[in-house]
Amino acid sequence: MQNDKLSDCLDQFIKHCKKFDLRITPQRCAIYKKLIKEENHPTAEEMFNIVRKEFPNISYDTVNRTLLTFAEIGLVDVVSTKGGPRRFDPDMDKHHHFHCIHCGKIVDFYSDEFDNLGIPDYFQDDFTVYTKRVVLNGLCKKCRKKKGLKDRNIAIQNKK
Amino acid sequence: MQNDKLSDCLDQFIKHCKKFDLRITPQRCAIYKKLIKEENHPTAEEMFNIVRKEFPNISYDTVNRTLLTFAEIGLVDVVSTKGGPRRFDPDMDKHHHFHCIHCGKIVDFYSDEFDNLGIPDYFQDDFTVYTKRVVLNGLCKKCRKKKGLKDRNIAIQNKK
DNA sequence: TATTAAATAGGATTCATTCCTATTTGTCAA
DNA sequence: TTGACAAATAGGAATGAATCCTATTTAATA
Repeated sequence: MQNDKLSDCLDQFIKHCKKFDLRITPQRCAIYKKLIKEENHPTAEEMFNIVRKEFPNISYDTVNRTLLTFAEIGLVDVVSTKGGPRRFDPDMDKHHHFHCIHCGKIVDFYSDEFDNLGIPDYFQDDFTVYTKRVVLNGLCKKCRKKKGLKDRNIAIQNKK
Repeated sequence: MQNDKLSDCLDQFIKHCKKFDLRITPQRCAIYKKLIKEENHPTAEEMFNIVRKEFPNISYDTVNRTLLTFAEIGLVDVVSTKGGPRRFDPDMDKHHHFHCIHCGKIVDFYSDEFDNLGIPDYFQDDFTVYTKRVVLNGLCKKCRKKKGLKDRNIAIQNKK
């Protein structure tokens, strides 16, 4: 990201915070700046380790709480996962997710067809739909190559 | 479920276990029988409380481990969620999910249009896709009605 | 610059999940 | 049908993630 693009982004961030009466603290700015550089849906702990490099005194709780606050005001998304720690997605544009069931990696992808899906009519009566996302599960290139994947390792992502 | 349907289901269950060299234990049978009656994507703990009524000595670990094993061999699904305890879905037919962002409820729904979505071509090269699911997020009827949604729904109330 | 409520640090607590190990049990072959 | 053996279990311990608690600090406002 270029410098002017980044400062645009930060201006937007500050506006967004003010709109929701959130104070502009150095911690929040640091977390946000680092987050938008991340491509891999980081966890709170990953963000903690990134941010503490420049902010040695920051606490894990602050990072986690701040990320949840960002999610509340619509600055980031919480990724849907099948267990494991919560992951945050700074990309708020329309996109969809592929989950590798072997290594747990989550890959973003874009599709006009998926974006344009209609919500079934009968749904509108009982539910108000804010977001819509297609989630694919399968194997990524790397994991597909691996030999000796037995069927039962399908759920390996749950193991340590 | 009728009795013959249930015993069909159990026959299938036993076959499925044998196919994966899993022993047919009373615990596994009890857990499976209860699980397929559940409509609400139960957690391991919920299943533990259901099963222990007829099986007072069963341990939480056995229930949890068994549910994960079922997921590994494709007898059940692990539901994708944005945090909270892991939830299991005994419905292996094609279906899609609505998540209420206020109360956390997950509602199944069916849609031919969603089932028939194609996977983008460029995807086939790099990924092997096993399952595809559309996930909607929003408010259920009950939550939509509620006044005074608290702080964490700030983002929802302010959306255009 | 003084006031005040919001936000933070850091430790404690809670909750969910996984691990450990002695014991039990399903399966299979004799 | 029985004996051997690996798989599975119970129950408690340990780990991991998220949240809570409280004294202290600080951003925003007048």
